Amino acid sequence: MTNSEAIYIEKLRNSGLRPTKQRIRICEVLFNREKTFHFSINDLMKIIQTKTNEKISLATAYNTVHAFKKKGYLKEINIGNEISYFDTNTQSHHHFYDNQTKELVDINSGDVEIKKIPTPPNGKKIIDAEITFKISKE
Amino acid sequence: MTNSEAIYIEKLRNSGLRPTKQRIRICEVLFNREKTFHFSINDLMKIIQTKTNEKISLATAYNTVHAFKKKGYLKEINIGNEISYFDTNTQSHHHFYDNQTKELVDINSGDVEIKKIPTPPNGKKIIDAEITFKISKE
DNA sequence: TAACTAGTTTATAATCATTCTAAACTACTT
DNA sequence: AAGTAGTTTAGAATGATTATAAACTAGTTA
Ligand SMILES: [Mn+2]
Ligand SMILES: [Mn+2]
Ligand SMILES: [Zn+2]
Ligand SMILES: [Zn+2]
Repeated sequence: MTNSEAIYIEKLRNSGLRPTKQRIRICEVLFNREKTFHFSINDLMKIIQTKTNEKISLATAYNTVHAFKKKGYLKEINIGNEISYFDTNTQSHHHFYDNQTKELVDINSGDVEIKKIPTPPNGKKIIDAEITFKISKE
Repeated sequence: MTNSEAIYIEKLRNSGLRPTKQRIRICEVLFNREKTFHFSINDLMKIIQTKTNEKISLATAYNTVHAFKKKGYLKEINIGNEISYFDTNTQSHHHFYDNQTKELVDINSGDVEIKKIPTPPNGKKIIDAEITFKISKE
């Protein structure tokens, strides 16, 4: 067992899931990366089918990803169109979003600062603030 | 013909649509307001069925709203879930979003300021920046 | 080992928002 | 009146997501 496989197994157990080969394959795609990974369920399915020759079912992909989201290992992002993206960067952070390519890119927290913060409606409090910078070809 | 009806007709004509009674009914719901209106297509359908007793077809609602969006009389907003919202405030602006009630509230431009703006990826330029402040019950 | 149990995978069906289609309808022009 | 272009509508199609239920797997107990 590789070192990272042990980490995957821990993530799965923490998420209330048994470490099966399908789920570990999903972990390999999602978490064996240096940089933030933004993906749709469809992206995930295609990568798995390309890398390994086996297929996993759509239901397993959805269930596993949602379990990770619930546990906080993934974040769901809804921007600019009708499908959900998931994000391996689970901290509150800002994005560049290219409407043409539908690509999301993380922005380093230090690179942005919100100066004035508005007063929320009565009886409400602000729990998060995220900026989307729409970008396009120069 | 009322004064605002003349404005609706102009908006429709500008959007390349003939002013029919169904479309004018849609305009009455959308544009006869002081404050910004955020709505889903389903909201629009329900309001029309409640106010007038007649029904208009889903297709007409979608088509008309999309024509207004294309012309710039409405803005489409995708936040936090699987359905589209439309916004009668077509300027670039920030929102409060209550995840429990699914409600959007506009933020006055003067109440927010972004201090540091990040450098976009190579060959790309920033065309818009919008902040979503997630809020919840205090 | 055999039986038992809880959890898992999968194909497929169901759901729901959105878009498409084609037929009936309307308004405007000749 | 006939012709035409545009419109409305019900219902079908699409596509992402969720639910279902039967077959499969792994871990536990006898
Ligand atoms: Mn989801
Ligand atoms: Mn749309
Ligand atoms: Zn991100
Ligand atoms: Zn708004």
